Amino acid sequence: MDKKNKPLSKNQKIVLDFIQKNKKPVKAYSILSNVKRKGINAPPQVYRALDKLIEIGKIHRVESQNSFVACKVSDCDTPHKTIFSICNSCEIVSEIKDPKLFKQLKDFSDNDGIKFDGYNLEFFGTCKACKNKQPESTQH
Amino acid sequence: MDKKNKPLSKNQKIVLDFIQKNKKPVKAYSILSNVKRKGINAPPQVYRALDKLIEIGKIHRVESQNSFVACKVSDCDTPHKTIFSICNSCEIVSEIKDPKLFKQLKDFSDNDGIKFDGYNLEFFGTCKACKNKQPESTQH
DNA sequence: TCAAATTATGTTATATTATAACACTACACT
DNA sequence: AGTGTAGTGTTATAATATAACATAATTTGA
Repeated sequence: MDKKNKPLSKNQKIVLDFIQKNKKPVKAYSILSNVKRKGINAPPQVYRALDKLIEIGKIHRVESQNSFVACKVSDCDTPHKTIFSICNSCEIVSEIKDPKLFKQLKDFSDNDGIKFDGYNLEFFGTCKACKNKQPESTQH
Repeated sequence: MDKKNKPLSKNQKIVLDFIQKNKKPVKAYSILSNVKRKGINAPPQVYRALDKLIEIGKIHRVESQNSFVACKVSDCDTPHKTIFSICNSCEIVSEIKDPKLFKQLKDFSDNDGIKFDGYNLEFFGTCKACKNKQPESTQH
């Protein structure tokens, strides 16, 4: 797949840069307002860049948040094969790299024997940092 | 958990009925337009019912589609523990019941030893029916 | 049993997320 | 040089979701 090695366009670079700078996933309109001074003026410009960056696997969409996060997995050569953990409290998202789980999802087939092209798995819980912050009695 | 046995309210019933009648997941505004004649007039009424139905596990949200589907798994007593397969072509969604995968996801913990409260897994592919319809050369 | 708390309803307005449509530009390729 | 593909810029609008407020129904427990 050599789409990955194609140089990014101007807008794609701007959007990717901004996403990579952020620890947490970012929203499309937050990207927009933050890159306005770089000459990106309107939603379609952002969404086009996002679509392409997702396609080439540089970023992922966090479905449950409508947000976007840079890919942290170096050999993640395909989009749509993603495993995230999401903290309900601080909303930090981490990409999980677990070879065993990865393999299992890749090889999974349903009752009809159908194998799948991709998957998205999102785990929800409370991250370590947030667990330490709040004594268990305070959890809502 | 006895929330499940609580009788549903009027609007909750109307919304659940409509979702259960549909084989495919339905969108919030499609629900709205279809239940207007039953006295539901505005989006908040639909979204409130949806929220509650999700909370008690009667329906699930299909994150990648912004759509809602009735729960098909009888012992699915908790929300947010869902596995779906989604056909890229016809968009039919099936809830997957695979005890092995289920257990694995339930027991999964990350590098920090954190266990999760819930998860959502969506597989993407082409369902059997759609595979039969289109000879492989025609696939886009 | 009745007052308080909780849950649900109805409504208007608005916020948030995403795409359609059209005109134009940059670049790759043979 | 001409044609195709990808990218850009712009306006408008579609689609999804929630805020905020007023009121009614229901549970519940002192």
